[in-house]
Amino acid sequence: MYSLAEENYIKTIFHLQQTKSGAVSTNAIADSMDTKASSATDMVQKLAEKKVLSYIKYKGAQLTDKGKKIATRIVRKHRLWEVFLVDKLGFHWDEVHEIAEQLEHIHSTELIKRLDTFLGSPAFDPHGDPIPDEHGNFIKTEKKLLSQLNKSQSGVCVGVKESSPEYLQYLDKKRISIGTKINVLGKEFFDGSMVIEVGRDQFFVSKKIADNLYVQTT
Amino acid sequence: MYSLAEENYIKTIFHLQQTKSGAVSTNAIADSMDTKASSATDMVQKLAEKKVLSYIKYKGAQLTDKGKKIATRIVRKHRLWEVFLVDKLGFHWDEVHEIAEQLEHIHSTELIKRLDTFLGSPAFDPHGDPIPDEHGNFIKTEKKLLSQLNKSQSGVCVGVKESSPEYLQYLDKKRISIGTKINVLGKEFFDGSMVIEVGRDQFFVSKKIADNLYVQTT
DNA sequence: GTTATTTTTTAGCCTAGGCTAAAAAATAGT
DNA sequence: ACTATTTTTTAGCCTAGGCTAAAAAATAAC
Repeated sequence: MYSLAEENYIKTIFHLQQTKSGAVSTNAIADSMDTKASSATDMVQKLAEKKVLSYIKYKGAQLTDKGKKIATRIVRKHRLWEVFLVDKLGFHWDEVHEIAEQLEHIHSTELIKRLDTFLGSPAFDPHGDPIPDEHGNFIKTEKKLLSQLNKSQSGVCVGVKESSPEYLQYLDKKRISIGTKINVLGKEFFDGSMVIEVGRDQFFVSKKIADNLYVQTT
Repeated sequence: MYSLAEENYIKTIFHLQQTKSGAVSTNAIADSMDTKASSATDMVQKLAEKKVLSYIKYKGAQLTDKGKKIATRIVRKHRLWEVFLVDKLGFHWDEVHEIAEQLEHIHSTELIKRLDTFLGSPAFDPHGDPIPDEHGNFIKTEKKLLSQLNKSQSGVCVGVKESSPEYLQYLDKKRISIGTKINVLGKEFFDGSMVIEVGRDQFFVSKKIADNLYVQTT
Protein backbone atom coordinates (compact mmCIF):
# COMPACT_ATOMS: atom_id res chain seq x y z
CA MET A 1 0.00 0.00 0.00
CA TYR A 2 1.29 3.46 -0.84
CA SER A 3 0.73 6.63 1.12
CA LEU A 4 -1.16 9.60 -0.23
CA ALA A 5 2.09 11.47 -0.81
CA GLU A 6 3.67 8.52 -2.60
CA GLU A 7 0.65 8.06 -4.85
CA ASN A 8 0.68 11.71 -5.78
CA TYR A 9 4.33 11.59 -6.72
CA ILE A 10 3.85 8.44 -8.78
CA LYS A 11 0.94 9.98 -10.63
CA THR A 12 2.80 13.22 -11.31
CA ILE A 13 5.88 11.43 -12.62
CA PHE A 14 3.65 9.29 -14.82
CA HIS A 15 2.02 12.35 -16.36
CA LEU A 16 5.35 14.10 -16.81
CA GLN A 17 6.91 11.22 -18.69
CA GLN A 18 3.87 11.07 -21.00
CA THR A 19 4.68 14.47 -22.41
CA LYS A 20 8.46 14.64 -22.30
CA SER A 21 10.32 11.44 -23.07
CA GLY A 22 13.28 10.28 -21.01
CA ALA A 23 13.84 10.64 -17.29
CA VAL A 24 12.00 13.40 -15.46
CA SER A 25 13.97 15.80 -13.28
CA THR A 26 13.30 16.37 -9.62
CA ASN A 27 12.78 20.03 -10.45
CA ALA A 28 10.06 19.24 -12.96
CA ILE A 29 8.34 17.05 -10.39
CA ALA A 30 8.60 19.72 -7.71
CA ASP A 31 7.27 22.39 -10.07
CA SER A 32 4.21 20.49 -11.11
CA MET A 33 3.45 19.50 -7.52
CA ASP A 34 3.96 22.91 -5.97
CA THR A 35 6.68 21.70 -3.67
CA LYS A 36 10.47 22.07 -3.44
CA ALA A 37 13.09 20.14 -5.39
CA SER A 38 14.67 18.92 -2.19
CA SER A 39 11.43 17.27 -1.15
CA ALA A 40 11.09 15.68 -4.57
CA THR A 41 14.62 14.31 -4.32
CA ASP A 42 13.84 12.71 -0.97
CA MET A 43 10.68 11.08 -2.21
CA VAL A 44 12.22 9.92 -5.46
CA GLN A 45 14.97 8.21 -3.52
CA LYS A 46 12.42 6.52 -1.32
CA LEU A 47 10.39 5.36 -4.30
CA ALA A 48 13.53 4.08 -6.00
CA GLU A 49 14.18 1.84 -2.99
CA LYS A 50 10.66 0.51 -3.34
CA LYS A 51 11.41 -0.30 -7.00
CA VAL A 52 8.61 1.97 -8.16
CA LEU A 53 11.04 3.93 -10.29
CA SER A 54 14.65 3.99 -11.35
CA TYR A 55 16.63 6.99 -10.34
CA ILE A 56 20.08 8.17 -11.32
CA LYS A 57 21.47 11.02 -9.30
CA TYR A 58 21.49 14.33 -11.16
CA LYS A 59 19.80 12.58 -14.09
CA GLY A 60 16.21 12.12 -13.01
CA ALA A 61 13.59 9.42 -12.44
CA GLN A 62 11.70 6.97 -14.62
CA LEU A 63 8.85 4.75 -13.50
CA THR A 64 9.44 1.01 -13.62
CA ASP A 65 6.73 -1.31 -14.91
CA LYS A 66 5.62 -1.64 -11.32
CA GLY A 67 5.41 2.13 -11.00
CA LYS A 68 3.50 2.50 -14.26
CA LYS A 69 0.99 -0.07 -13.08
CA ILE A 70 0.39 1.83 -9.87
CA ALA A 71 0.06 5.07 -11.82
CA THR A 72 -2.46 3.73 -14.32
CA ARG A 73 -4.57 2.35 -11.52
CA ILE A 74 -4.71 5.82 -10.00
CA VAL A 75 -5.48 7.42 -13.35
CA ARG A 76 -8.21 4.85 -13.93
CA LYS A 77 -9.78 5.65 -10.60
CA HIS A 78 -9.52 9.40 -11.17
CA ARG A 79 -11.20 9.26 -14.54
CA LEU A 80 -13.92 6.83 -13.53
CA TRP A 81 -14.84 9.08 -10.62
CA GLU A 82 -14.92 12.05 -12.97
CA VAL A 83 -17.42 10.19 -15.14
CA PHE A 84 -19.47 9.45 -12.04
CA LEU A 85 -19.45 13.06 -10.94
CA VAL A 86 -20.53 14.36 -14.35
CA ASP A 87 -22.84 11.60 -15.56
CA LYS A 88 -24.51 10.65 -12.30
CA LEU A 89 -24.28 13.68 -10.06
CA GLY A 90 -24.65 16.29 -12.78
CA PHE A 91 -21.45 18.19 -12.10
CA HIS A 92 -20.02 20.28 -14.84
CA TRP A 93 -16.78 19.07 -16.44
CA ASP A 94 -14.83 22.01 -15.07
CA GLU A 95 -15.79 21.27 -11.47
CA VAL A 96 -14.76 17.68 -11.06
CA HIS A 97 -10.99 17.61 -11.14
CA GLU A 98 -10.34 18.60 -7.56
CA ILE A 99 -12.89 16.19 -6.10
CA ALA A 100 -11.61 13.33 -8.26
CA GLU A 101 -8.14 14.18 -6.99
CA GLN A 102 -9.33 13.04 -3.57
CA LEU A 103 -11.48 10.14 -4.70
CA GLU A 104 -8.64 8.62 -6.70
CA HIS A 105 -6.94 7.64 -3.44
CA ILE A 106 -9.75 5.45 -2.11
CA HIS A 107 -8.33 1.96 -1.80
CA SER A 108 -10.66 -0.82 -2.91
CA THR A 109 -10.34 -2.78 -6.10
CA GLU A 110 -13.84 -4.14 -5.63
CA LEU A 111 -15.19 -0.59 -5.42
CA ILE A 112 -13.57 0.45 -8.65
CA LYS A 113 -14.70 -2.69 -10.42
CA ARG A 114 -18.29 -2.05 -9.38
CA LEU A 115 -18.08 1.65 -10.15
CA ASP A 116 -16.86 0.82 -13.64
CA THR A 117 -19.78 -1.53 -14.21
CA PHE A 118 -22.23 0.99 -12.78
CA LEU A 119 -20.98 3.62 -15.21
CA GLY A 120 -21.17 1.24 -18.15
CA SER A 121 -17.40 0.79 -18.49
CA PRO A 122 -16.77 4.16 -20.11
CA ALA A 123 -13.73 4.47 -22.38
CA PHE A 124 -13.26 8.21 -21.93
CA ASP A 125 -13.58 10.68 -19.10
CA PRO A 126 -15.55 13.94 -19.37
CA HIS A 127 -12.46 15.74 -20.72
CA GLY A 128 -12.01 13.17 -23.49
CA ASP A 129 -9.07 11.42 -21.87
CA PRO A 130 -9.03 7.65 -22.25
CA ILE A 131 -9.72 5.53 -19.16
CA PRO A 132 -7.27 2.64 -18.80
CA ASP A 133 -8.91 -0.78 -18.37
CA GLU A 134 -8.25 -3.09 -15.37
CA HIS A 135 -5.02 -4.24 -16.93
CA GLY A 136 -3.79 -0.71 -17.51
CA ASN A 137 -4.32 -0.61 -21.26
CA PHE A 138 -5.31 2.71 -22.74
CA ILE A 139 -7.30 3.01 -25.92
CA LYS A 140 -4.97 4.54 -28.48
CA THR A 141 -6.42 7.59 -30.14
CA GLU A 142 -4.63 9.55 -32.81
CA LYS A 143 -5.96 12.89 -31.80
CA LYS A 144 -4.44 16.15 -33.01
CA LEU A 145 -4.46 19.61 -31.54
CA LEU A 146 -6.86 22.00 -33.19
CA SER A 147 -3.85 24.20 -33.90
CA GLN A 148 -2.42 21.46 -36.13
CA LEU A 149 -5.34 21.65 -38.57
CA ASN A 150 -5.18 23.80 -41.67
CA LYS A 151 -7.72 25.90 -43.54
CA SER A 152 -10.86 24.02 -44.57
CA GLN A 153 -9.98 20.96 -42.53
CA SER A 154 -12.33 19.86 -39.80
CA GLY A 155 -12.37 17.68 -36.67
CA VAL A 156 -14.47 16.58 -33.75
CA CYS A 157 -13.56 17.75 -30.28
CA VAL A 158 -12.37 14.79 -28.23
CA GLY A 159 -10.67 16.44 -25.30
CA VAL A 160 -8.64 19.24 -23.84
CA LYS A 161 -4.97 19.48 -23.00
CA GLU A 162 -5.27 22.05 -20.24
CA SER A 163 -8.33 21.64 -18.09
CA SER A 164 -8.36 24.82 -16.04
CA PRO A 165 -11.84 26.02 -15.10
CA GLU A 166 -11.21 29.25 -17.06
CA TYR A 167 -10.48 27.37 -20.25
CA LEU A 168 -13.34 24.95 -19.84
CA GLN A 169 -15.70 27.82 -19.15
CA TYR A 170 -14.50 29.55 -22.30
CA LEU A 171 -15.26 26.43 -24.30
CA ASP A 172 -18.65 26.26 -22.73
CA LYS A 173 -19.46 29.81 -23.66
CA LYS A 174 -18.55 28.96 -27.23
CA ARG A 175 -20.63 25.77 -26.98
CA ILE A 176 -17.68 23.48 -27.58
CA SER A 177 -17.74 20.13 -25.77
CA ILE A 178 -16.83 16.51 -26.43
CA GLY A 179 -18.33 15.55 -29.78
CA THR A 180 -18.63 19.07 -31.18
CA LYS A 181 -17.68 19.38 -34.84
CA ILE A 182 -15.29 22.17 -35.71
CA ASN A 183 -14.50 23.51 -39.20
CA VAL A 184 -11.40 25.59 -39.76
CA LEU A 185 -12.42 28.43 -42.05
CA GLY A 186 -9.14 30.30 -41.98
CA LYS A 187 -5.74 30.25 -40.38
CA GLU A 188 -3.26 33.09 -39.91
CA PHE A 189 0.27 31.77 -40.17
CA PHE A 190 1.79 34.80 -38.51
CA ASP A 191 0.34 34.10 -35.06
CA GLY A 192 -1.37 30.75 -35.51
CA SER A 193 -4.81 32.20 -34.88
CA MET A 194 -7.83 30.77 -36.65
CA VAL A 195 -11.37 31.47 -37.66
CA ILE A 196 -13.50 28.43 -36.93
CA GLU A 197 -17.08 27.37 -37.36
CA VAL A 198 -18.96 25.72 -34.53
CA GLY A 199 -22.56 24.90 -35.31
CA ARG A 200 -23.92 28.09 -36.85
CA ASP A 201 -21.37 30.34 -35.16
CA GLN A 202 -18.16 31.52 -36.73
CA PHE A 203 -15.51 33.13 -34.60
CA PHE A 204 -11.86 33.85 -34.04
CA VAL A 205 -9.65 31.72 -31.77
CA SER A 206 -6.09 32.52 -30.68
CA LYS A 207 -3.27 29.99 -30.98
CA LYS A 208 -3.42 29.50 -27.22
CA ILE A 209 -7.01 28.35 -27.49
CA ALA A 210 -6.31 26.11 -30.47
CA ASP A 211 -3.24 24.63 -28.77
CA ASN A 212 -5.26 23.17 -25.95
CA LEU A 213 -8.10 21.49 -27.78
CA TYR A 214 -7.78 17.92 -29.07
CA VAL A 215 -9.71 16.98 -32.18
CA GLN A 216 -10.15 13.75 -34.05
CA THR A 217 -9.88 14.16 -37.80
CA THR A 218 -11.85 11.89 -40.04
CA MET B 1 -10.28 22.26 7.53
CA TYR B 2 -9.46 19.32 9.78
CA SER B 3 -6.89 16.63 9.15
CA LEU B 4 -7.77 13.00 8.68
CA ALA B 5 -6.56 12.20 12.18
CA GLU B 6 -8.54 15.05 13.70
CA GLU B 7 -11.71 14.01 11.89
CA ASN B 8 -11.33 10.46 13.10
CA TYR B 9 -10.94 11.56 16.70
CA ILE B 10 -13.93 13.86 16.47
CA LYS B 11 -16.06 11.10 15.01
CA THR B 12 -14.98 8.59 17.63
CA ILE B 13 -15.65 10.95 20.52
CA PHE B 14 -19.06 11.73 19.04
CA HIS B 15 -19.96 8.06 18.91
CA LEU B 16 -18.65 7.42 22.41
CA GLN B 17 -20.69 10.18 23.94
CA GLN B 18 -23.82 8.85 22.23
CA THR B 19 -23.65 5.66 24.27
CA LYS B 20 -22.20 6.77 27.57
CA SER B 21 -23.29 10.15 28.83
CA GLY B 22 -20.85 12.63 30.36
CA ALA B 23 -17.27 13.25 29.35
CA VAL B 24 -15.41 10.50 27.53
CA SER B 25 -12.04 9.38 28.85
CA THR B 26 -8.85 9.42 26.83
CA ASN B 27 -8.57 5.70 27.48
CA ALA B 28 -11.99 5.03 25.99
CA ILE B 29 -11.01 7.03 22.93
CA ALA B 30 -7.71 5.23 22.59
CA ASP B 31 -9.36 1.83 22.97
CA SER B 32 -11.96 2.38 20.32
CA MET B 33 -9.37 3.81 17.92
CA ASP B 34 -6.72 1.17 18.43
CA THR B 35 -4.16 3.64 19.61
CA LYS B 36 -2.56 4.58 22.92
CA ALA B 37 -4.00 6.78 25.66
CA SER B 38 -1.02 9.10 25.46
CA SER B 39 -1.76 9.79 21.80
CA ALA B 40 -5.40 10.43 22.60
CA THR B 41 -4.41 12.88 25.32
CA ASP B 42 -2.23 14.81 22.89
CA MET B 43 -4.95 15.03 20.28
CA VAL B 44 -7.66 15.91 22.76
CA GLN B 45 -5.55 18.79 24.01
CA LYS B 46 -5.04 19.98 20.48
CA LEU B 47 -8.75 19.78 19.70
CA ALA B 48 -9.57 21.62 22.92
CA GLU B 49 -7.42 24.52 21.72
CA LYS B 50 -9.38 24.53 18.49
CA LYS B 51 -12.62 24.74 20.52
CA VAL B 52 -13.87 21.51 19.05
CA LEU B 53 -14.26 20.04 22.50
CA SER B 54 -13.91 20.93 26.13
CA TYR B 55 -11.37 19.01 28.09
CA ILE B 56 -10.66 18.81 31.79
CA LYS B 57 -7.47 17.05 32.79
CA TYR B 58 -8.06 13.61 34.26
CA LYS B 59 -11.79 14.06 33.64
CA GLY B 60 -12.21 13.58 29.92
CA ALA B 61 -13.48 15.34 26.81
CA GLN B 62 -16.85 16.52 25.56
CA LEU B 63 -17.58 17.87 22.09
CA THR B 64 -18.69 21.49 21.86
CA ASP B 65 -21.52 22.47 19.53
CA LYS B 66 -18.84 23.20 16.96
CA GLY B 67 -17.41 19.71 17.44
CA LYS B 68 -20.80 18.07 17.22
CA LYS B 69 -21.49 19.87 13.96
CA ILE B 70 -18.25 18.60 12.48
CA ALA B 71 -19.03 15.10 13.71
CA THR B 72 -22.54 14.98 12.27
CA ARG B 73 -21.24 16.15 8.93
CA ILE B 74 -18.82 13.23 8.89
CA VAL B 75 -21.51 10.80 10.00
CA ARG B 76 -23.82 12.14 7.29
CA LYS B 77 -21.17 11.58 4.66
CA HIS B 78 -20.34 8.12 5.94
CA ARG B 79 -23.95 6.97 5.89
CA LEU B 80 -24.79 8.54 2.52
CA TRP B 81 -21.81 6.79 0.97
CA GLU B 82 -22.95 3.51 2.53
CA VAL B 83 -26.32 3.94 0.87
CA PHE B 84 -24.55 4.62 -2.41
CA LEU B 85 -22.40 1.53 -2.10
CA VAL B 86 -25.33 -0.74 -1.31
CA ASP B 87 -28.11 0.79 -3.41
CA LYS B 88 -26.15 1.80 -6.48
CA LEU B 89 -23.10 -0.43 -6.58
CA GLY B 90 -24.77 -3.53 -5.17
CA PHE B 91 -22.43 -4.09 -2.25
CA HIS B 92 -23.65 -6.15 0.63
CA TRP B 93 -24.30 -4.29 3.90
CA ASP B 94 -21.44 -6.06 5.65
CA GLU B 95 -18.88 -4.92 3.09
CA VAL B 96 -19.35 -1.19 3.05
CA HIS B 97 -18.13 0.09 6.38
CA GLU B 98 -14.42 0.15 5.63
CA ILE B 99 -14.85 1.84 2.26
CA ALA B 100 -17.23 4.43 3.69
CA GLU B 101 -14.63 5.06 6.38
CA GLN B 102 -12.40 6.44 3.64
CA LEU B 103 -15.10 8.15 1.60
CA GLU B 104 -16.36 10.07 4.63
CA HIS B 105 -13.23 12.22 4.52
CA ILE B 106 -13.76 13.60 1.01
CA HIS B 107 -14.14 17.35 1.38
CA SER B 108 -16.84 18.91 -0.79
CA THR B 109 -20.17 20.14 0.44
CA GLU B 110 -21.42 20.33 -3.13
CA LEU B 111 -20.54 16.68 -3.63
CA ILE B 112 -22.48 15.56 -0.61
CA LYS B 113 -25.46 17.70 -1.53
CA ARG B 114 -25.60 16.15 -4.97
CA LEU B 115 -24.97 12.66 -3.68
CA ASP B 116 -27.89 13.07 -1.28
CA THR B 117 -30.18 14.15 -4.11
CA PHE B 118 -28.94 11.34 -6.33
CA LEU B 119 -29.78 8.80 -3.63
CA GLY B 120 -33.21 10.32 -3.04
CA SER B 121 -32.35 11.88 0.32
CA PRO B 122 -32.45 8.65 2.29
CA ALA B 123 -33.27 8.88 6.00
CA PHE B 124 -31.48 5.67 7.02
CA ASP B 125 -28.29 3.90 6.04
CA PRO B 126 -28.12 0.19 5.14
CA HIS B 127 -27.65 -0.73 8.81
CA GLY B 128 -30.75 1.17 9.84
CA ASP B 129 -28.90 4.12 11.36
CA PRO B 130 -30.47 7.52 10.73
CA ILE B 131 -28.69 9.89 8.34
CA PRO B 132 -28.48 13.44 9.73
CA ASP B 133 -29.79 16.15 7.38
CA GLU B 134 -27.70 19.12 6.18
CA HIS B 135 -28.33 20.91 9.45
CA GLY B 136 -27.23 17.96 11.53
CA ASN B 137 -30.68 16.87 12.68
CA PHE B 138 -31.22 13.17 13.16
CA ILE B 139 -34.59 11.55 12.90
CA LYS B 140 -35.47 10.38 16.39
CA THR B 141 -36.34 6.72 16.58
CA GLU B 142 -37.27 4.99 19.79
CA LYS B 143 -35.73 1.70 18.95
CA LYS B 144 -35.09 -1.02 21.52
CA LEU B 145 -32.65 -3.86 21.61
CA LEU B 146 -34.15 -7.24 20.79
CA SER B 147 -32.89 -8.38 24.18
CA GLN B 148 -35.24 -5.88 25.85
CA LEU B 149 -38.34 -7.58 24.47
CA ASN B 150 -40.22 -10.17 26.47
CA LYS B 151 -42.03 -13.36 25.56
CA SER B 152 -44.74 -12.94 22.90
CA GLN B 153 -43.70 -9.37 22.09
CA SER B 154 -42.57 -8.57 18.57
CA GLY B 155 -40.65 -5.93 16.67
CA VAL B 156 -39.29 -4.98 13.28
CA CYS B 157 -35.55 -5.00 12.74
CA VAL B 158 -34.37 -1.42 12.21
CA GLY B 159 -30.62 -1.72 12.69
CA VAL B 160 -27.67 -3.27 14.39
CA LYS B 161 -25.51 -2.09 17.25
CA GLU B 162 -22.36 -3.94 16.30
CA SER B 163 -21.74 -4.15 12.59
CA SER B 164 -18.90 -6.62 12.32
CA PRO B 165 -18.95 -8.70 9.15
CA GLU B 166 -19.31 -11.85 11.29
CA TYR B 167 -22.45 -10.57 12.94
CA LEU B 168 -23.98 -9.24 9.74
CA GLN B 169 -23.26 -12.52 8.01
CA TYR B 170 -24.95 -14.38 10.84
CA LEU B 171 -28.04 -12.20 10.41
CA ASP B 172 -27.97 -12.87 6.73
CA LYS B 173 -27.85 -16.59 7.23
CA LYS B 174 -30.91 -16.27 9.43
CA ARG B 175 -32.56 -14.01 6.85
CA ILE B 176 -32.78 -11.06 9.18
CA SER B 177 -32.38 -7.63 7.58
CA ILE B 178 -33.85 -4.15 7.89
CA GLY B 179 -37.62 -4.49 7.92
CA THR B 180 -37.73 -8.11 9.04
CA LYS B 181 -40.44 -8.87 11.59
CA ILE B 182 -39.35 -10.82 14.67
CA ASN B 183 -41.61 -12.52 17.24
CA VAL B 184 -40.24 -13.50 20.61
CA LEU B 185 -41.63 -16.97 21.38
CA GLY B 186 -39.72 -17.53 24.59
CA LYS B 187 -37.09 -15.98 26.80
CA GLU B 188 -34.79 -17.64 29.30
CA PHE B 189 -34.16 -15.28 32.18
CA PHE B 190 -31.12 -17.18 33.40
CA ASP B 191 -28.91 -16.24 30.43
CA GLY B 192 -31.10 -13.88 28.45
CA SER B 193 -31.31 -16.23 25.48
CA MET B 194 -34.46 -16.34 23.39
CA VAL B 195 -36.40 -18.40 20.93
CA ILE B 196 -37.60 -16.19 18.12
CA GLU B 197 -39.66 -16.54 14.98
CA VAL B 198 -38.47 -15.04 11.71
CA GLY B 199 -40.77 -15.69 8.78
CA ARG B 200 -41.50 -19.40 8.98
CA ASP B 201 -38.33 -20.21 10.90
CA GLN B 202 -38.09 -20.56 14.64
CA PHE B 203 -34.71 -20.68 16.30
CA PHE B 204 -32.63 -19.98 19.38
CA VAL B 205 -30.58 -16.78 19.79
CA SER B 206 -28.08 -16.05 22.56
CA LYS B 207 -28.16 -12.86 24.60
CA LYS B 208 -25.13 -11.64 22.66
CA ILE B 209 -27.08 -11.86 19.43
CA ALA B 210 -30.17 -10.23 20.92
CA ASP B 211 -28.08 -7.47 22.47
CA ASN B 212 -26.90 -6.20 19.14
CA LEU B 213 -30.10 -6.02 17.17
CA TYR B 214 -32.31 -2.94 17.24
CA VAL B 215 -36.03 -3.40 16.78
CA GLN B 216 -38.91 -0.99 16.56
CA THR B 217 -41.89 -2.08 18.58
CA THR B 218 -45.34 -1.17 17.42
C1' DG C 1 39.58 24.42 -20.88
C1' DT C 2 38.68 27.34 -17.15
C1' DT C 3 35.15 30.04 -14.92
C1' DA C 4 30.26 31.31 -14.09
C1' DT C 5 25.68 29.80 -13.67
C1' DT C 6 22.13 26.68 -13.07
C1' DT C 7 20.42 22.32 -11.34
C1' DT C 8 20.35 18.88 -8.02
C1' DT C 9 21.52 16.94 -3.73
C1' DT C 10 22.69 16.94 1.13
C1' DA C 11 22.46 18.43 5.85
C1' DG C 12 19.87 20.01 9.34
C1' DC C 13 15.58 21.54 11.11
C1' DC C 14 10.24 21.64 11.66
C1' DT C 15 5.35 19.79 12.35
C1' DA C 16 1.86 16.12 12.71
C1' DG C 17 0.97 11.95 14.92
C1' DG C 18 2.34 8.22 16.71
C1' DC C 19 4.92 5.33 20.76
C1' DT C 20 7.20 3.93 25.50
C1' DA C 21 8.34 4.68 30.09
C1' DA C 22 7.95 7.36 34.07
C1' DA C 23 5.33 10.57 36.92
C1' DA C 24 1.14 12.26 38.82
C1' DA C 25 -3.64 12.10 39.89
C1' DA C 26 -7.72 9.55 40.92
C1' DT C 27 -9.87 5.55 42.78
C1' DA C 28 -10.18 1.32 45.53
C1' DG C 29 -9.12 -1.63 49.43
C1' DT C 30 -8.49 -2.11 53.96
C1' DA D 1 -7.16 7.76 56.51
C1' DC D 2 -3.52 5.55 54.34
C1' DT D 3 -1.69 2.33 50.98
C1' DA D 4 -2.18 -0.07 46.58
C1' DT D 5 -3.84 0.02 42.14
C1' DT D 6 -5.54 1.93 38.15
C1' DT D 7 -6.01 5.81 35.05
C1' DT D 8 -4.21 9.69 32.89
C1' DT D 9 -0.67 12.78 31.75
C1' DT D 10 3.99 14.18 30.73
C1' DA D 11 8.58 13.75 28.85
C1' DG D 12 11.26 12.24 25.42
C1' DC D 13 11.83 9.79 21.21
C1' DC D 14 10.51 8.08 16.28
C1' DT D 15 8.84 8.37 11.27
C1' DA D 16 6.76 10.67 7.25
C1' DG D 17 7.01 14.72 4.62
C1' DG D 18 7.87 18.98 4.28
C1' DC D 19 11.39 23.34 4.18
C1' DT D 20 15.89 26.33 3.96
C1' DA D 21 20.56 26.96 3.18
C1' DA D 22 24.80 25.18 1.76
C1' DA D 23 27.46 21.98 -1.06
C1' DA D 24 28.25 19.46 -5.19
C1' DA D 25 27.55 18.26 -9.89
C1' DA D 26 26.26 19.50 -14.47
C1' DT D 27 25.93 22.85 -17.99
C1' DA D 28 26.90 27.21 -20.23
C1' DA D 29 29.95 31.02 -21.40
C1' DC D 30 33.76 32.72 -22.66
